[in-house]
Amino acid sequence: MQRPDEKKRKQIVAAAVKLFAARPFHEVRLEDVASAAHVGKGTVYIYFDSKEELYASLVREAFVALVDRLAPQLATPVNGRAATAPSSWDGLKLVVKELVEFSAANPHFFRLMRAGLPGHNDRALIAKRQELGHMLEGCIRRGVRRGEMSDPHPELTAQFIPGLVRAASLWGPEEMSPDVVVNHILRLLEQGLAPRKGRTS
Amino acid sequence: MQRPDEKKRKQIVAAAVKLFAARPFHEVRLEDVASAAHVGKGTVYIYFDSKEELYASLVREAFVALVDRLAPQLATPVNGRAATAPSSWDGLKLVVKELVEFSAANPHFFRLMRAGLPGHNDRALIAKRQELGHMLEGCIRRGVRRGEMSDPHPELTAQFIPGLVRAASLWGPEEMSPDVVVNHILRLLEQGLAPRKGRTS
Amino acid sequence: MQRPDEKKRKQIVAAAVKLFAARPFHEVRLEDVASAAHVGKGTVYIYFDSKEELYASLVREAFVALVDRLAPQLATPVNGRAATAPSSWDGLKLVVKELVEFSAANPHFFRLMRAGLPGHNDRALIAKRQELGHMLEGCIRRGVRRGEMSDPHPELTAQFIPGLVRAASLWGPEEMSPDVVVNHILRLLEQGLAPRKGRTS
Amino acid sequence: MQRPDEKKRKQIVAAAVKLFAARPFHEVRLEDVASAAHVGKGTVYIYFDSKEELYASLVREAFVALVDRLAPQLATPVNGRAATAPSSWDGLKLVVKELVEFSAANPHFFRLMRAGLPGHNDRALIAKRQELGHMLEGCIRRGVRRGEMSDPHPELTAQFIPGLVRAASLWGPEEMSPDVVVNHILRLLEQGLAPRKGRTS
DNA sequence: TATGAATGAGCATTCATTCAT
DNA sequence: CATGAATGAATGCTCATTCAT
Repeated sequence: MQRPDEKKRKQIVAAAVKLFAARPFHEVRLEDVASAAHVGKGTVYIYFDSKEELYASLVREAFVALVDRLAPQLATPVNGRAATAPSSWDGLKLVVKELVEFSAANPHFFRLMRAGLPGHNDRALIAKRQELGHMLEGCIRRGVRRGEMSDPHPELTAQFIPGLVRAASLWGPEEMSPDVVVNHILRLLEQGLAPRKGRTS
Repeated sequence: MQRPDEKKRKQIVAAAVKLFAARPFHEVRLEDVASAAHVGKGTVYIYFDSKEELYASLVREAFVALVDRLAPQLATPVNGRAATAPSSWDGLKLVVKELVEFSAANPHFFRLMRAGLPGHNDRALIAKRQELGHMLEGCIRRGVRRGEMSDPHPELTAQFIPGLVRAASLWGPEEMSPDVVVNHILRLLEQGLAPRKGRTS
Repeated sequence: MQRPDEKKRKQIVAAAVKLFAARPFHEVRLEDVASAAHVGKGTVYIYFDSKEELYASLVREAFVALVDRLAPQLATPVNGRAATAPSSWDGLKLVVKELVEFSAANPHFFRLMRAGLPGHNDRALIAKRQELGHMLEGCIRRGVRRGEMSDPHPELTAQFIPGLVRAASLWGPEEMSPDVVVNHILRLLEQGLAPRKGRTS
Repeated sequence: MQRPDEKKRKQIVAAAVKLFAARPFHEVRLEDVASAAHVGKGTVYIYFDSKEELYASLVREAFVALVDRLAPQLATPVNGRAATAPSSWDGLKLVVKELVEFSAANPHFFRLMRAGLPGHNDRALIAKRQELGHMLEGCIRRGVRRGEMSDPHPELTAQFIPGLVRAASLWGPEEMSPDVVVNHILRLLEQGLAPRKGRTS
C-alpha cells in the first residue's frame, strides 16, 4: 500500500456515488465523501483533482461503462457486415435488457445523470451519449430497412428508449422486477414499431 | 397582483428560469439572477424567501401550471362520472398534446426538473407529480377497463408518457415541430397499447 | 455610505501595512487584517481581489507615492532645461531628505519592501523602481558633467542611496532623528563624491 | 559528517537556497525542495525539524559563515591588543572586500536575508547580526580614536556598510565585477570618513 | 419599496507533517 | 535510512443574506 491504490479509489467512488445520488451536488461536502469512504479529505485529492472532477468522473465512468457494454452487442455493421449481426428486433431486445439491468445494478445511475451538473460539458461524455444515440438509431434504421419495423423518426425513437428506462428507474414502482420492466418496454416497442400493412415506413 | 409589483416578480422568474436551466443550481449566484432581472439583490428577497425558495418556486409553479392545465381535461370520473369524460384514447391524445405543447412553450421545463435539486422534497410538488401520475394511470386503466387498451402495468406506462416527452424535449432533434413529436409518441402508444386479440389485459 | 467607501479602503490598508510589516506574508491571515481593520472578511474582498493583491497594493502604492513625491523635485531636464533645475548637490540633498522623511513617516516602508514577496513582479512596481534609479543616476551624472561631483559608477551609487536610507531605517538606532540620519548620509556622500583634484571623474 | 549523510544534507541545502531565494517562503512547498534535491519529502525531515527550521538554518548558517570569516580578521582588540591588529582603514578594506566576495560566492545571500521571514527571531542570528555590527562599529571607532577617520555616528555607519554591499548585490549592474564594487564602496568610505581638518570627530 | 455594501458561516483546497512499508 | 501515500488542521475565498440608506 505504497503505490496509489486502486482499491482506495473504488472506495471513494462508491461513497461519492451514494452521496451525489442522494443529494444535489452543492449539498454534498467533500468531507462527507471522504468520511463516508473512510479516508482523509486530502486523500480524495490524491485521486481526483477537485470535487467537480470527482463528480464528473462518476458520471463519465458510469456512462462509458454502459455504452461500452452495449456497443459490442449492437455492432451496427457499418463497414461490411458484422459476423453475427443480430436481427434488428433481437438487437433492440438486447439493448433494452442491458439498459434495464444496468440501471438495476447501478440504482443511482439516472440520479447521477441529471443534465446540467458539473461534467455535462465533458467531451468524452457528450461523445458517448451520441454514440449511444447512434447505436440505437442505427439499429432501428436497420429494422426499417429490412421491413421488420416501421418508424418515421428513428432518431427520435432512439432517444425514447433510454427515456423509458429512465422513467421506469426513477419513477416506476419500487418492487417491480427488471424483467417485468424489460417486458413492458418491449411490449410497447414491438407493437409500436411493428410494420404497418401497406406502408414502407 | 398578489405581491407589491407583479411585473418585477415576473422579471425575476424569467431571469431565474433561464439561468437555472442553463447551469446547475450551485453555479447560479443570486446576484446573477438579480442582475439578469435588472433588479438589486435585495429586491429578490422581497419576492422570495431564499435562493432555494426561488428555485423551488420555479419548479413548483411550472409543474402546477402543467398539471392544472391537464387536470380539467382528463378529469377521471372518480366520484361519479365527469359530465364530458372523453374516450380514453382521446384523453391520452389530449395529454400528450398538452405535454408537448407545454414543453415547447416552456423550453426550460425539463432542465429545471432535474431530480434531486432543492425543492424536490417540496410537498406541493410531490403531490402534483403524483397527481399527474394518477391522472395518466387512471386514463389508461379506464381504457383497459373499456377494452380500448391493453396494458398489464398502467402505473408504469403512466410514467413512460412524461418520460417520452422529456426525452423528445431534451434530446430530440432541435428542429422537429411539436406536432411531429406528438404524432410520433401517439403512434407508439396507439400501437403499443392496442388491445390484443383474445386477451383482456 | 452606500458607495464603495474610500475611507474603508484606507482602514484596510492601514491595518494591512501594520500586520504585513510585523510578520511575514504567510503568517498574516486575511482574517487578522479584516478584524484589525474592523471590517468583515468579505469586505476586504470588495476592495482587493486577493490577499496577494492586497499586499502588492500596499507595496505598489507606497513606492509610487515615494517616487511621485521625488520625481517633480528632481526633474532631470531631459527635453530642454527645467526652469529651476536645482544644482546637482541640491538635488541629491533633496532626495536624501525626502527619502528619510518618507521612511520616517512610513516606518513600515522598508519592511514591506522585502524583495521577492508577492507583487514584486508587478509591472508598475518594477517600472517605478527603475524610475527612481534613473532619477538618482541622472542627478549624479549631471553633477559629474558639471564637475561638481566625481563618480566612476553613477548607476551603482544610485542604488547606494536608497540602500543607505534603508539601512538606517531598519537597523539604525531607534532614537536617532531623521535630520541626523539625513546629515550623516549627506556627509558621506558629499565627501565621497567630492571632485578629485586633477581628475575629471 | 555530523549527520547520517552529509552529502544528502548538502543537496537539500543547495536546493532550498535556490528555491527560497527565488520565491517567498510560503510559495516554496517542502515537496519542491525535496524533489529539487532528488530526495523524498520524508528525507528532508530526517535532516531538518521543519520547513521553518530548514529556512532558518540556511539563513543562520550563511550568516554565521560570513561573520566567522570576518571576525578573526577584524579582531577588535578589546581586552588587550590583538597580536596583529590591522590599521583601521586596512580593517575596513578587508571587511568590505570579504563582504563583497562573500555575496559574490553566495549570490542568493541577500535574497535569503529578507527581514521578517521565519527564523529572523532566531537567537543565534540576532546575536550574529549584532556581532557584525559591533565589529564594524568598533573598527570605525578605533579609526576615529586614532584620528584616522572622522565619524559622528559610527553605530549608523556600521549599518551602512552591509547596506551598501546589499544594494550592490541586489540592484547593482549584473556584469559588474566584485573588485569594482569593492573599490566603489571604499572610494565612498575613504573620502566620506576622511578626517576633517580641525575636527576630532 | 429598492438597493448593494457589508457580513461571516461555510466550504474547497492546500500542504506541512507523519508513519507504514 | 528513505520514501511518498495519507492525513486533517489551517486558511483563502465565496456568496446567501441582511440592513442602513
